[in-house]
Amino acid sequence: MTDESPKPGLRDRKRAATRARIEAAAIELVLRDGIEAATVDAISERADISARTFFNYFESKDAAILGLQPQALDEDDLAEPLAAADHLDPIQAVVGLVVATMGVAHDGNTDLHQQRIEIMRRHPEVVTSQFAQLNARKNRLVDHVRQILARGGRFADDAELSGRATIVLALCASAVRAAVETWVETANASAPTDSDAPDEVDLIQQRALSLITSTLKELL
Amino acid sequence: MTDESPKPGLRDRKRAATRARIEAAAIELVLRDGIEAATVDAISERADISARTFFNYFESKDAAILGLQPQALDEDDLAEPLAAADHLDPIQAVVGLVVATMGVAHDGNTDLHQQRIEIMRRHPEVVTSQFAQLNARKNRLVDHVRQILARGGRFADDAELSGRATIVLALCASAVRAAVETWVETANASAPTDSDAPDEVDLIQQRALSLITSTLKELL
DNA sequence: TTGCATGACTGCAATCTTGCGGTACCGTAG
DNA sequence: CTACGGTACCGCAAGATTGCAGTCATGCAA
Repeated sequence: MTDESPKPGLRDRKRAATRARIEAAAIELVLRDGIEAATVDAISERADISARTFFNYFESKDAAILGLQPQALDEDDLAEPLAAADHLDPIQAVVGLVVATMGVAHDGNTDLHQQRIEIMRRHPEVVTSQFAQLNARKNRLVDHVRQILARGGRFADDAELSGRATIVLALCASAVRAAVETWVETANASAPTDSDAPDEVDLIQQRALSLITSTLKELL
Repeated sequence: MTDESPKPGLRDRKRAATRARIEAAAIELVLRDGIEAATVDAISERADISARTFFNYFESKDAAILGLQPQALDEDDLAEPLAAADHLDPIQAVVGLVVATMGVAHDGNTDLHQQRIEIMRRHPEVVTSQFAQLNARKNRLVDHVRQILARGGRFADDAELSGRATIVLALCASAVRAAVETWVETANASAPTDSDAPDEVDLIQQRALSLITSTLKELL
C-alpha cells in the first residue's frame, strides 16, 4: 500500500506477482470447489506455474491458502525482545518473545483477508493444521524462556526448569490457538462480517494476550 | 505372556501375529538401515503384507515403529475417570482424565521395548511426530475439562472458560512431552540401559504427573 | 455341511511433499 | 555490450497416506 521501496527490481516484482497469483488462485478455488477439490495441481495451473514451484513459494497447501509467509524467524527477530527481556519481569519478557514469534500477521489486503476468514469458517481444519507450525516455532524459544525462568531462581533442578519452559510455551501457543478458535466459532454464528469489524485480527491478538498474561501471572 | 483369554479365535490370533510381525520388521529395519531407508514398502515386504495393509494396522509409519495402538478412545475409557471426577477436586479430576487418555502404554515385551528406546535415542524425530496425535487426542477432552472447571465457578464468560480448558490440556500434553524429551536427552548421555532400569516408562509417567500436578496447583 | 454376512487383504490411483539435476533468466561487473 | 554468478522454474521420481472396489478367509447360523 505505502511506497517504501519505489522499485524493487524486476525479479522481485515478478516474484511478488507470482506469489499474489498463487494466493488468489488458492482462495478462489477453495471457495468455489471446496478444500479437497482445490488440489495443488489445480491451484498451480491456475497460477501459471508448475506444482514444483508452488512449494517454492509456500511450505504447504494450507500455508498458501492462508497466505502465510515462510516466517524465517532469524535470530534478528528475537534480538529486540531478548534485549528488552533483561529489564522486564518474567511475564513481560515471555510475552515479548511470544508476540515476536507467534504473531498473527496479516497484510493490508482486506479483500483477501475477508475471503480467508470465510475459508476458515467453512474449513476449520486449515486453521488446525497451522498450529503444528506454531508448535515447531515454539521449540526455538524454549532455551530463551528457560534462561528467563532461571533468572527468577525459583526452580531447582534442570529438568524442572526445562519442563517449566516447555509448559509455559505450550501455554502461550494454546492461548493463541484458543483465541483463534473461539473467534472462528463465534464468528460462525453471526453474519459474515461486513465493515463494522475493522480489524478482527487485532481482536484475536488482544484476546490471546489477555489469556496469556492472566495465566502466566499464576505460573511465574 | 499371561493367559487371560485362552484362545481368542483364529482370526484374532492371526491379526495379533501380523501386528507383531510388522512391529518386529519395523524395528529391525530402522535399527539396521536408519529411519529414512526403512520405507513402508520395505517394512511391509518383510512382514509379508501389502503396503496398503500396513496402514490397516498402524496409523502411520512412526506409530508402527513405536508400536502405538490406534487408541480408539471410546467413551468407555472416559467413563470411569469422569464418574470419579464428580467427587474429586478439579486437579485430581483433570489428572484422572489425562492419565486415561495420554498414558504412555507399553506391553510386556521387554525386548521390543529396549529396542524402541534405542530408536528414540537415535531418531528423536519419531518421538516428536507422535505429539501431534497426542494433541489430537487432547481435543476430545476439552469439553469435559470445561465442565470440571465450570464446577469451580471461578471463570465468568464462556470464552474464558474454553480458553482455560484448552490451556490446561495443552499444559498436560506438554508435561508428558517434556517428561519424555528430557528423559530421551538424559538417557542419551548415559550408557544404553542394561537391566538396572526395570521400568523407565513408569519413571516418565511419574515425572509427567509431578509436573502436571505441580503446575495445575497454581492454575486451578 | 452349506451358505451368508463380516471383516481382512490387496492393487490401483490420487494427493501432498521433497530431493535432484538441468535449463532459462536477472543483475551486475568488466 | 558481454560474460558470469545466483535465482527461478521446471520435470521427474520416490515416499507417505488415503479412498475405492474387488477378492478371499472366517465365524456363525441353518
